[in-house]
Amino acid sequence: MNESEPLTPAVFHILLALSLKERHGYGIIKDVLTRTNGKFRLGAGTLYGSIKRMSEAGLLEESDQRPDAEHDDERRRYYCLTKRGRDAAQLEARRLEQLVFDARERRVLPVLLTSRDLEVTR
Amino acid sequence: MNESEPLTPAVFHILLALSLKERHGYGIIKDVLTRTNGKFRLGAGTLYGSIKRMSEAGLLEESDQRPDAEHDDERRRYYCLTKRGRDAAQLEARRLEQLVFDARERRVLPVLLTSRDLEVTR
DNA sequence: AGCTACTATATCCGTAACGGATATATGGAG
DNA sequence: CTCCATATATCCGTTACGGATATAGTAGCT
Repeated sequence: MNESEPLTPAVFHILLALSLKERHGYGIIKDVLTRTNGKFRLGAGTLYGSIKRMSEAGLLEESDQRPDAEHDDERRRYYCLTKRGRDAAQLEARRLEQLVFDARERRVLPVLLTSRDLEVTR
Repeated sequence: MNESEPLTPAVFHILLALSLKERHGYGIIKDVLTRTNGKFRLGAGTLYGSIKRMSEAGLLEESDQRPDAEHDDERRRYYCLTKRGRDAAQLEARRLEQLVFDARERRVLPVLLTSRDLEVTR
């Protein structure tokens, strides 16, 4: 988990899940599942293994903040992003963005229409 | 290498390398290296292993087309994308695009300005 | 009471992918 | 002559993945 190295899809999904608010492990799995419309299923083994590695790499840390007792579940362990984790997510997102740009340039994806192009057809 | 499953970064890079024209193995490594400004180094073990798997999955095939004898090197083995390979690349590119969209939505990347937003500031 | 399903964390372990090292060989630069 | 680049290919140690399993509490159904 060297910094500046590309992240694995699992790790990036976890970072995305924690980007809005802190979540517990099972909550991360559910968030990824709903955000991807059930397409990306984060396995339990992958999740807890990744959390451990990401924690060691300083991408996330356990949070002591807990929801009010009524909505809480004492079994839960909450995690939140560190500055480092947020930076890693941003860097990875830019990498992916560049990859999509390259795909477009090579006609793997259709080219984007710009407002100037639209002007012509009007 | 199930279809509809996400592709590994290495496989997607290889598909991108072959999207414009057929290339030989070493040429793929060089193309990925130059396109990513030296950031993504495709190892030889990864390349030839991936080519084998991708060939079995029908994503690419060996090409019998060779450049004119003067620019050729008899050791080379050229590969080109199949329809299946092109489709897989497009599908993966859309997946990555969605991921970047999600990252923007979660403020991991700054939001994009639209032409309407620009109109206001003018 | 018994069963199933969901929530929740955690580990185990087989499989797949990765990637540096190595082997082999040719050609050009210093 | 040595080093580096080109070119393919395999070997093999390390890592990541992910389904299975264990444990355990809660909720709903019959």
